Amino acid sequence: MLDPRFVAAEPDLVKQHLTRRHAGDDAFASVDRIVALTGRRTELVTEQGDLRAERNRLSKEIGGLFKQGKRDEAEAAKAQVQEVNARVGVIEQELALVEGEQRDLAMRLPNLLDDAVPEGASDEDNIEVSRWGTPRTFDFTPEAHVEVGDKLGILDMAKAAELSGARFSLLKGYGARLERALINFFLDLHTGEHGYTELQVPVIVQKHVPFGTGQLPKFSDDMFKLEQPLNGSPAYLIPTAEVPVTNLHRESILEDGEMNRKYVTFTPCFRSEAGSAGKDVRGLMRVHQFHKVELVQITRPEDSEAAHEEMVGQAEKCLQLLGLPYRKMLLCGGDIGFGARKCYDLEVWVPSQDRYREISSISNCGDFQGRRMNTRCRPAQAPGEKKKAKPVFVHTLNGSALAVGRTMLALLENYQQADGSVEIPEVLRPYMGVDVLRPQ
RNA sequence: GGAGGGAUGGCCGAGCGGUUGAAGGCGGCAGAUUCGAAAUCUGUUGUGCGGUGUUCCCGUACCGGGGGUUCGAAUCCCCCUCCCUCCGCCA
Repeated sequence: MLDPRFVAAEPDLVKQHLTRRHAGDDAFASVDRIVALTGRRTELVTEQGDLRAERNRLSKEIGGLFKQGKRDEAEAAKAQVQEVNARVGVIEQELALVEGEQRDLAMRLPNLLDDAVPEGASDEDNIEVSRWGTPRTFDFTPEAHVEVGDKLGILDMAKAAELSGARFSLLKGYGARLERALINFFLDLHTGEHGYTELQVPVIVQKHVPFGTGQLPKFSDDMFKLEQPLNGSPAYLIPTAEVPVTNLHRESILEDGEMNRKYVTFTPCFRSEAGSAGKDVRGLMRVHQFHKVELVQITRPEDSEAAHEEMVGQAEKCLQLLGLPYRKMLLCGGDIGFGARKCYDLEVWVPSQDRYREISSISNCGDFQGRRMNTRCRPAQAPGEKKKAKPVFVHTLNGSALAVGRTMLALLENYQQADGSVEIPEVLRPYMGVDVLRPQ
């Protein structure tokens, strides 16, 4: 969330960013409304403080008067306090309304954009930063992963549909094992070489958690909501591990010595895919339930830029070790996510579609989520400074490294042979126990 | 599911209607001492909001969350959440 006071102070700047995002009219209207509400709030809070000071002064007096036995004077003062309280009550009511509306509006405004984010309305305007690897030239027509997997007997989309309908997958034998191999390979890489702490987290969370990361209140349709309340709260299946992991330090202040935090976790992810009807309906590309190994970093504000580049490199490392050709895209203002100030997508080569497709998205959210979650860190005390430095909101970053289902898709397609077999990349062989998968 | 006991500042822990934002201890920071360190002594040490104040000050709010009683609530009452112990149930 943006600081409402910042919105009130710099409405034109905020609107410039909304324009770059190609935001809707309602967002622009919200900015104007926040300016008005913030002004009113300041008036109310100031008056409330003065009145409370008056009440405290009188109450203290009353205590003294009673001790001195001056009952009449005490009663008079009581009446005076009651008048003050009546006025405080009115102010508090209005304040609650003003702050509630101000917060609701602010929660629906997207993050400001980094200067580096290019102009553009859709994914067609994203900028290609670099490419790695060369798409293989096939001396036969490469098949889509669904056919490849079917012939190997490791992927059964029909059975999945029988159980759960469209957009689900079912893996068998070496398919299930390949999924597990990828998960372990990614986790071992990030914990062993990239310095991340591995977590296992709940995948059902209470309402305040997706509020913290920004899925709520605006994108509730994208998540699966449980019918049964969870410990008294509405509950959701997580759409990404970003949601529980980024919220790990909500409502707390991290000392400088505890920074920066680097977490890696493997979770299932659940997405309703509302609004993507007809898109990528076949196979593993877009499903309601998939697995993902996710990197999350919680950093000092000054470190997030470097952390972002580091994370992209770590996700790229996964693709490089698997020998999958990819390109790195810098997302434009119209395509970037709600909470991100800057975002890279990695797109892997998909032979059957003859193009690159998203396999990882790595975002720097700046302090957008930190403010929503109230996660702060305290800068190191400068030598010679008497007082501790004021806490500041942390920066948060998240990125897939990688989405497991899409990685399997890419492997099956890029490593397929004319006879229908699929070669297993070197780095996965210890996890797989075989070098090649052959048709049954 | 049943019966109890808890939740206080970075941590431990007092307070149970009025100079209590909160004793005491630990930890942290600064100073003294030391060649340096340890030990010791002294001081200091929360966060948010607001202020025609800006290396500091003033006001206000915050003792799990919400509501209530009262002139005044960490303290009394109600509801909720979480944690602990015992019993039951399940694995």
